[in-house]
Amino acid sequence: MKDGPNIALLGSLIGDPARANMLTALTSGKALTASELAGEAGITLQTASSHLAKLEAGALVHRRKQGRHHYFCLADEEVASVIETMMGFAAKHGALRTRTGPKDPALRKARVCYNHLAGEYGVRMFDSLCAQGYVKGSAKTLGLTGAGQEFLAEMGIDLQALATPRRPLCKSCLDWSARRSHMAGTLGTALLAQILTLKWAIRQPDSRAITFSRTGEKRFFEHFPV
Amino acid sequence: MKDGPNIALLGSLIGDPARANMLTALTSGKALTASELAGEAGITLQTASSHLAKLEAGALVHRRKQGRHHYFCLADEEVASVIETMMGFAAKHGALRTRTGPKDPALRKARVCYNHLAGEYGVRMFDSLCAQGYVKGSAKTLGLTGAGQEFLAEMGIDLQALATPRRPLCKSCLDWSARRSHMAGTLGTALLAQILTLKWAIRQPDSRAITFSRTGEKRFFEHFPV
DNA sequence: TTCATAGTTCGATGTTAACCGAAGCATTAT
DNA sequence: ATAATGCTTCGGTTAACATCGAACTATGAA
Repeated sequence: MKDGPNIALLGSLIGDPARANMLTALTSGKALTASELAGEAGITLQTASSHLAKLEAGALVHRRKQGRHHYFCLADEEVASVIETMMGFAAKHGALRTRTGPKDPALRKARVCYNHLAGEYGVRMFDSLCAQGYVKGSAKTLGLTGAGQEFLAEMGIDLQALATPRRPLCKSCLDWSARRSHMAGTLGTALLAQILTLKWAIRQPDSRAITFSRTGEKRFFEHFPV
Repeated sequence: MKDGPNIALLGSLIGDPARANMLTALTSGKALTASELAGEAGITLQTASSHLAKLEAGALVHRRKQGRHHYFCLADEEVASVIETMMGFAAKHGALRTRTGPKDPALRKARVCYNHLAGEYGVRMFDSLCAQGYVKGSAKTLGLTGAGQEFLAEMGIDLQALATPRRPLCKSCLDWSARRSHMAGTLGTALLAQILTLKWAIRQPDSRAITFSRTGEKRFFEHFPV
């Protein structure tokens, strides 16, 4: 018989400050080396190695060896979803202890969540896609409509290339700042990529923040009205 | 160090097996007393009190005093959402991990939960009652069928005596082993009492463990096939 | 009042796990 | 080859915390 819910195990993995810092650093979607993650968490390399082994065993992160470097990233979007959901709760209740640096407003506005767009803009995009009838269905059964396919093609997104059997095309992800859903899945990834390709916005280095240009913001609002 | 977002704190709260068991028990939505939660987690009341104080301080549960009872429930929907998300992930990556402290294997097998049978045997009994069509309905509307009444009478349980207006006759109780229910309510109480009366099993003194005799186990399996 | 039940608090104990120094691999550079 | 870098593993120490017994508070019942 199974023991208590493995949710305890998952919780304890996230429950360590060092590991939590690593995981939040990885929500940027970038692959980071063990040394970089050790720096993020403020611990030595040996300790980080131990933590990363545990995170890997717990299927929270994925390791990719390249030469003498070990690159880590979040295992999948579900992990990102768990982290985001927890950050949502933590941000709401721990308002006292959350350091509100200058970065925060920008992050709330638009940021990378794993590999798709989150924040106010992410929520707006998701809502707009729903309101215009481009995507339909509930959280579980989210699908693209005919009009949606047309819309995306017009935006320059190649839907054929997105047809992976493994990852779902459409998926919603709960946002921590807005407590609303935003678009994840391969479509979410493709949309963010296209936004960056079209130079509507650029990604800030060393941050999860996404900053829109004047004209880029205008285009974005045109494409995704509320 | 920058103590990261309180996601670590949240994780560590959920990360303890006892607390995780309590939280999953509360996902049923029902308000449970400290004693009931202690029984579910397989710990003493003192320990449970300590855990519940921490969960309350962390805004994960809400306490409502009523007379000499303290009723606990999840603080809000967001907490339930966090738990659900984590359970979703944990379920997918099944039992691939070493979990901490089985505490007492005997407790896992069969134990008293408040006043009814829990553990493997409790789950089996509940499943069997459902499979044989003796009880029907969902978690909210759980009722005894005609065949069920007959079955219980044959076991020597006096249904008339159980007709209390105060407590529900049938009630399911979420087990440690997340997601599986066992029989609670007055019927659950009566069933355990009868098992002890028939000497199928005895209750260990100073413990919540229930130990079945060889023949008692046989009878139990006959009455409650899977 | 006296007793019983439900829960909290305190103190002591035992287990766990995070942490880092040092040594051991593995890969790349010189 | 030899050195240097990136990471892992081993060992021992330290700090945190889950656990339970015992004592205490509070509400309800006899």
